Amino acid sequence: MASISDVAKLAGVSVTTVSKVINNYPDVSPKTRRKVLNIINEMKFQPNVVARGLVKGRSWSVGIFLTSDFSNPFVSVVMSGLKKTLENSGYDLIYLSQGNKDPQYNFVKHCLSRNVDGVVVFGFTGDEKYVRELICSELPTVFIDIDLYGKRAGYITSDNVNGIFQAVEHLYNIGHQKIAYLTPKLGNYVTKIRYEGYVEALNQLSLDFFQDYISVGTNLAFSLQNGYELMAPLLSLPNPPTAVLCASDLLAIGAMRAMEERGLVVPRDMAVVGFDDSDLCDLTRPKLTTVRQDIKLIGERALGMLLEMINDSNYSPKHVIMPTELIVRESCGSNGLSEVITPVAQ
Amino acid sequence: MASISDVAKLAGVSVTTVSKVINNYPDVSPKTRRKVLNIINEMKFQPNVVARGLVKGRSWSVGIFLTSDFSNPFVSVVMSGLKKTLENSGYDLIYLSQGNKDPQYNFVKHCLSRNVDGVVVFGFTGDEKYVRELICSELPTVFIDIDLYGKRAGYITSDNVNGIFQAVEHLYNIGHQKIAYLTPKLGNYVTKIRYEGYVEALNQLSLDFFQDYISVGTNLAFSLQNGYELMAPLLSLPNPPTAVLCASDLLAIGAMRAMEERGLVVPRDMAVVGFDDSDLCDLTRPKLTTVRQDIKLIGERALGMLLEMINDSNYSPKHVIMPTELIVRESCGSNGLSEVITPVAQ
DNA sequence: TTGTACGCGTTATCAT
DNA sequence: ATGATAACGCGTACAA
Repeated sequence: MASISDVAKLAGVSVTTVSKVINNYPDVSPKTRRKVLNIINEMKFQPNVVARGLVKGRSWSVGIFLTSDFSNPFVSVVMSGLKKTLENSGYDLIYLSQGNKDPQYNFVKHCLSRNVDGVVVFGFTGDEKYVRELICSELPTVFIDIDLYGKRAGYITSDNVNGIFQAVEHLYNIGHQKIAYLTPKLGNYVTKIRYEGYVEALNQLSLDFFQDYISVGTNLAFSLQNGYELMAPLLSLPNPPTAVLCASDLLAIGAMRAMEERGLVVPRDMAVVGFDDSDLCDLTRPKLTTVRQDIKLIGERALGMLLEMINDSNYSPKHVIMPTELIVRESCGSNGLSEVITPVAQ
Repeated sequence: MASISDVAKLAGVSVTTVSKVINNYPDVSPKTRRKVLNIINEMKFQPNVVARGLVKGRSWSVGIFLTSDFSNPFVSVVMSGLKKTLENSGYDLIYLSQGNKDPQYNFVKHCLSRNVDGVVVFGFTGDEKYVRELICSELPTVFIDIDLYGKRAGYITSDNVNGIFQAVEHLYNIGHQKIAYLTPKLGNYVTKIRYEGYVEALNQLSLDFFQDYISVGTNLAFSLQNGYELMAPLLSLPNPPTAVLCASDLLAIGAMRAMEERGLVVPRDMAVVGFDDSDLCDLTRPKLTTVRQDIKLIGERALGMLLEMINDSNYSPKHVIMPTELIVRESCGSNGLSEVITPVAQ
């Protein structure tokens, strides 16, 4: 592509003058400006972002540090939110490929080497090592669903505790006392805080806590497979629960499949609540009652916060908690008590 | 971060020598090499990719041109494939934010301005304008699901025609003669080729073609909503079809919902086939029979081909067609004819 | 108002 | 074996 000096030559001015035109400096005569602008259009010149970044020490790009796969529904919706804020921001989004074969590989170095202006961190398997380094590096950072922060690092997450509380309360209100909880391994912020929310909710409602009603996975995946496997032990209990609260929709759907195979009918035999309010909730039969969190909005806000941090070195990073909301569908009995009281075979 | 000249000073050598060490030039004495290497480790120096890119004229990054949203299931699985090939390749992936507010915006210029080494194009709303420009620019390009190519542009897609043929043949084999086809607007390569496959399959099986059995959308979305809406006219037909082949799983699920609302039972009253073999196929009741395409593998191969093109300026771009396969589940009657005949309670 | 000179961090060429 | 110098494309203090 044509470079700035090509333009300068053709316009019969210096490179400096062209640069001034590009960057809207006032000290250029209207006449020269017009001339240069014409040449620029003629040659279809566009300044090279890379070279520009080299001299200014920034790259107009933000990195993403992704600790799970793009195909994960949470991840892909976050991406979609990032994309929305990105439009017309002048920034591009760069996915830094992890060189996981190389023992020397270091994510923070990778960011610095690319002059990335900031980083958004998300995905469910938090990599503590890089995360700490990111905070120390003072590279502007926003964490999604990780409650870490620093001088140049903020975070954003949903109001998990309140969401879980609403779910437990709903189950309680329609008559359930034996409410189980199904979760992946308690290995990151989200799994832990939701679990704590569950325990606290039982407490506030003066419900008994039974260790047997907690089914905890051995890995961090909020997956259907995990839900299916984690449901089995609950169903084999001598005194099984009447309701299951799941830490994600996929877990709930997996759990429902396990019930289905045992011949249990939801919600007649067991009430089920999910978490996320993904598109899937409308697809299951019965439709899944769930705690809604606005993942796309989280993505939008995360990048918004990051761009603010980048553009204002005095910006003090926020800790944002987004509201959650119980969405009642059919999996607890469509309209509450009447349906659930009807007793329960097996 | 420390720069190459910092290292040079501390090591008491010239910048040139440090550069030679970094790039494994042979003309450096073992002694100096060791010394420099030590300093590099000590200072945690890492060469700046941007500066390096400026002089080498490349960026070790590939752009993606995405014509739909990240949350689209096809897109997110392609991304996951790209990610897999990316690991340890030394390349990063950059999403170029479309400046769609700016009438001057031009994607190809954007790529050149970022020194992007190549581009992968995917998503269902092909933007013809940039696509043509990409081909002319001779920037290495791989199209996914768009049958365009050039001197430096190849494409990769599934064997849509054969996939559709298998589906129609299956329906035919289990006794169906009245097979409808449900598709979004015939506005891009995939929708068109699948439709053609359908017509051709009818032909080969000597089945009659009825215009009424084709339900075509007004937009390009392979969405559940579209499936739901496009099914209605088919159900109102005086002589309705006995089977519906849908251009995607989501369309099929939407169609099934429309049937459900009319009180029809799948597969007793209507056989349904989808396309994609997404995770959803196992979630629906009955489980969805579908044409499988390996989207993740398509993503992997697409980037693989692109990297080959980038690294070999003589590489002649390929046109890759990936195999498809019919996955029989329950939505046509689980084991063919017998089941379809045996009526099914509830 | 315009242009010269230097620097951003790196690599390539060519002396030494 | 080592290093001085120019170059990649651009921005900017300063001089003219």
